[in-house]
Amino acid sequence: MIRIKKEIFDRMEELSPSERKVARALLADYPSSGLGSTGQLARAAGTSAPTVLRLVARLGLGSYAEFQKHLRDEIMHDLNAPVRRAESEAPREDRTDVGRSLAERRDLLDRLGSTVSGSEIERAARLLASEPKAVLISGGYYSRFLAEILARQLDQITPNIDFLPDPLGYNVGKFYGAKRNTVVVLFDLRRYQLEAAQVAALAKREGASLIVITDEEISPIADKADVVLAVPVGGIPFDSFAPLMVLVEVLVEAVLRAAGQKGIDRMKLWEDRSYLERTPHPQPDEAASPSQEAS
Amino acid sequence: MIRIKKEIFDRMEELSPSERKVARALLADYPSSGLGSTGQLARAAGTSAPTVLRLVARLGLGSYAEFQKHLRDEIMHDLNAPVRRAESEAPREDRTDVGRSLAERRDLLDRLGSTVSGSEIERAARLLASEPKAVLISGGYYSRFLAEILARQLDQITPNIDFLPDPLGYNVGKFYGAKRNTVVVLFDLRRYQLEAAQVAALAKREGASLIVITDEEISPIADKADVVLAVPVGGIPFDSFAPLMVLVEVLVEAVLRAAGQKGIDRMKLWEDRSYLERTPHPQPDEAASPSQEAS
DNA sequence: GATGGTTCGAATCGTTCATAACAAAAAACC
DNA sequence: GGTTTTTTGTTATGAACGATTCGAACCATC
Repeated sequence: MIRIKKEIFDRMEELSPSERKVARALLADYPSSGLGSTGQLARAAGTSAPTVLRLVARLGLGSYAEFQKHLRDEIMHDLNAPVRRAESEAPREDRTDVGRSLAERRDLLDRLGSTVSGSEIERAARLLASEPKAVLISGGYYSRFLAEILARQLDQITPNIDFLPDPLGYNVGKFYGAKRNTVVVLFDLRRYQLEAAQVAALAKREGASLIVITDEEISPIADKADVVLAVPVGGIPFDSFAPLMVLVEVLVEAVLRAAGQKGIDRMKLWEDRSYLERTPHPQPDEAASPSQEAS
Repeated sequence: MIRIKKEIFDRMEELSPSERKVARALLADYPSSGLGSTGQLARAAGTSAPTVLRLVARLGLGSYAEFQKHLRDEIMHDLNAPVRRAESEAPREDRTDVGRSLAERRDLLDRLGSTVSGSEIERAARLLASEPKAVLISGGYYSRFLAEILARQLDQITPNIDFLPDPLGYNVGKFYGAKRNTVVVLFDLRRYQLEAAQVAALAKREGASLIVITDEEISPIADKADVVLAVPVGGIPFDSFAPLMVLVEVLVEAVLRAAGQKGIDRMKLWEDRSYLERTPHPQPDEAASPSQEAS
């Protein structure tokens, strides 16, 4: 039995950019978005119907009808899985409030595995580990914290990392400095900020590569992005940052792998320095750019 | 949410003979047979397309498209049900590097449920929701970010929240200000900083309640704490903040519940203000203390 | 065996569909 | 820098679609 989802995951690499957009749209609302017409899926992905068909063809399916047939088989199979039967018909064990909050976030994390494909993370990691002239990282009101954590951790692996607290304000010069060979990482979550769109436009205009980290219903700026990493955020009653946090960490580890020995060397350097600096007076606070120790 | 399957079961009686044939065909190969065209379903049922449409109309749906929409919602709901653990869905065994990083964090989260008890979180939440004169929140080099996220979110629920970037420096006055009825939240993770011990000692000397958030092998300052929330951090090859992030979110939700209507009112106030402030100029950046919108 | 009320499918209409062919645009290559 | 190759949206077309209409078939009751 062909598993469409797995197939898409595995072959994400060999897809063309527009085909990837379709793949992302499909995974973001899987499998529902694949059950409509080619036009609907194309619209959701921001491309055209023929592109959808080209994706289908690349998966080895001869027609859209065949694609949908496989999809439906997959649904039938998953829905009738014996495990599911037992659990879905038995009433969910009632839990405490805390237990429920916790379980909900664990579920989000499970879903993270299927909304963002490993190869996309790898692609982002390769971009970041290629020692670009500059890596600019920025985020929104809350996501800026995640952005900053990413910046600090990346800084330990590879040079030229910059966290921009105010990308359109006093930080704007960074974009004009290094033209090519710049990578911009942008966090843009629900309640998408117009600012993010401006930053994205600016980045692309200057020829930078753009990595966008967004939630499932995918930020409007995702079109412009070279890599889109979509995470589930839940939203009942609040959005959760847990999957985002995990994505950041997974990405960092992937970058470390991609950077190889260079990254390890830099990290060691880091540790030495940190010990030297820590003993005198513990942590005199610091500005935007990352510096010393851990915890 | 309308459950097509249940609806059909319940109303089987009031259907006409041909409609019943359609219903049977649908249930026999559910939900797959409903995802095709009216003609296909009609053929499977041995009737005609109009009969299918009449059945749909009798279920109270205005069109076949609407019928399929409900079907797909149902599929989405069932497929994303929080059961999907032991099941085939995701690339389980393919053990890529990314997959492994991810799985490891999910395991950490599973462990979180057993390292920190719900009642401890509730106790911390009650403390924080009791409207103390001051709530002082601080953290280490990395954990400060989590501390700040906690501060911002708590600030939306209950007043008098303060994030202290430098608790022993220029922020130290906060500890001397309000004597009793102060709650101090301290993040202290592996490579425990001596600073944290000093802050803890100071806090207790001034009679404040102390909540310590630490990792499993428990910070030396935990002795002094009124509530200790211990999270697993993993540490292979790096510590993960994901469980910490989750703990923060779960704690915030618990505080919201404990604060009751007051908390909700304050949150609403917040939203209103945020909309007022957001429209003029989008986020001119800000200092440490929490202010307006989201994302 | 006529009557009124359902039930049902053939025929039909306008729309949307999947798909192939094509051309513009972008990327990659030498 | 120019040329191939790839990518991608537009257009065209015939088939299939959902939905409606309408008359035939059926069933009960008198």
